[in-house]
Amino acid sequence: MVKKARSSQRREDSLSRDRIIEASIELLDESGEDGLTFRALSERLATGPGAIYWHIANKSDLLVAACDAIVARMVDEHVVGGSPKATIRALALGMFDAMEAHAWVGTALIRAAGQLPTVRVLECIGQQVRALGVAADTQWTIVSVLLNYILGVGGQNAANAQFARTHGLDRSSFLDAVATDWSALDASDYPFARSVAGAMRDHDDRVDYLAGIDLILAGIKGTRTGRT
Amino acid sequence: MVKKARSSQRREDSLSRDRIIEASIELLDESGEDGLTFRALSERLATGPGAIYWHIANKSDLLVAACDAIVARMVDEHVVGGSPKATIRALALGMFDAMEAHAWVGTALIRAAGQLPTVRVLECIGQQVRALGVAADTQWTIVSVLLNYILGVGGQNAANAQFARTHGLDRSSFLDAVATDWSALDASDYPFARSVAGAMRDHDDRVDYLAGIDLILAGIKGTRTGRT
DNA sequence: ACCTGAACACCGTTCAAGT
DNA sequence: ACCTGAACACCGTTCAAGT
Repeated sequence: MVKKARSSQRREDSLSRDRIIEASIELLDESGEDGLTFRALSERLATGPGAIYWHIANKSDLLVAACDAIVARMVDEHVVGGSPKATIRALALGMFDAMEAHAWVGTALIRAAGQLPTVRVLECIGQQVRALGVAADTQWTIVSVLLNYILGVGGQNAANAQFARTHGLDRSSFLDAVATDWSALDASDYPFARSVAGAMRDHDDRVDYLAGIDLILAGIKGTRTGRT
Repeated sequence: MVKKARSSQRREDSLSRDRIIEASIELLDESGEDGLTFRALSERLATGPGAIYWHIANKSDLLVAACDAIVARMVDEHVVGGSPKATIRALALGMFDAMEAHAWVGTALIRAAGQLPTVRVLECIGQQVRALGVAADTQWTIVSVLLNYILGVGGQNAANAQFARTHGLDRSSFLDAVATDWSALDASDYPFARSVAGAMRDHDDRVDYLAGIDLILAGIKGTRTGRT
């Protein structure tokens, strides 16, 4: 039996929580959530699986931390001032794009409910809703609708990306498969799903998503004017 | 070494897809998503792990099927006629309660994006939105906002339940822990999260959720009147 | 046609032992 | 203080063999 050569060179700098998170993000981007294993990770970091546990509590902790790194970066980039509604739109789009670039973030965020990554988004939305002059007792409802809508879309997109990856489909053939599925549903039980199936094939997720955000924003009755 | 006695009695009826799904739901309800393993399942069904694969493709298929059974039951019970808006509210509440009774459904539903269980909900909402006389080009947006909000809340609740289970917390001590976490955030960076932390302790999830549904419904401008 | 259960190729996590 | 890597207790899935 041939001993497999240890190809990876020794790491130069010492291990750190940040380096582990960075490597995790790379791994997740390249091969999805299943691709993140302590063995693959430790190989990439040229160390043993046990070493990682010195810096990180467990896999769930690692995923939340990776998720948080993405969200923190995104919030920094997209929240730069501007009207409250414009900021909310920018944040929502930033989330969408971040979740598209890192398909695993959608589901990871939902699993991290109430933890730092979701609180960052909640806080940002909350501050803008306040700035709109929304009555105190409805602030929470609006923030919650926005946040849950964003997370719902993100989670579903992530699931779709995961499905496409597993079945080796690109984006357009995936949408095609869904459209075909929906068209094959029983005509009298699923009239609505069948009627939207065709549009599925060449619709723009991002445009639809933004329309949803705008619909919610349009319902806000603030004391100050929220100009876009 | 003592050979462990095979305590479970032989099954009386033969295996079937339905019986497997029923047993899976029991297992999931009792011990969460981690509790569903092919070994635990086959033991409960008094058979071998391999037998299950005759009826079910894989674990992901099994989870979607279990999820679908819950959703299908719920839709049957809650969609009984009434005004479109009342029906949407009833469906939304039905989903909430189903996801509370079966905490694993929230995340499973999101992972099943575009598949039968989510299409059932989509279809139901879609038919009601149509009945409200909403313009054709905004139907999809409204349906999408409602569906994604429902799934977002469900997914987060499921994650919270999972977290509470893992850490051995009951509901009130879990909320307490979240409130404490949020209160400990930096005062200048997280004013909004801190301001809502206190209310966290004794708020009613279900009431907040319904307020969100009503907020979205209130924004609908149909040609026909949607009375509640 | 349907079921059995050993075997395969993995996992996350721990921990004695090293530096 | 930080790292090593073998070992433990699991997984999902397959498949020859049985009925």
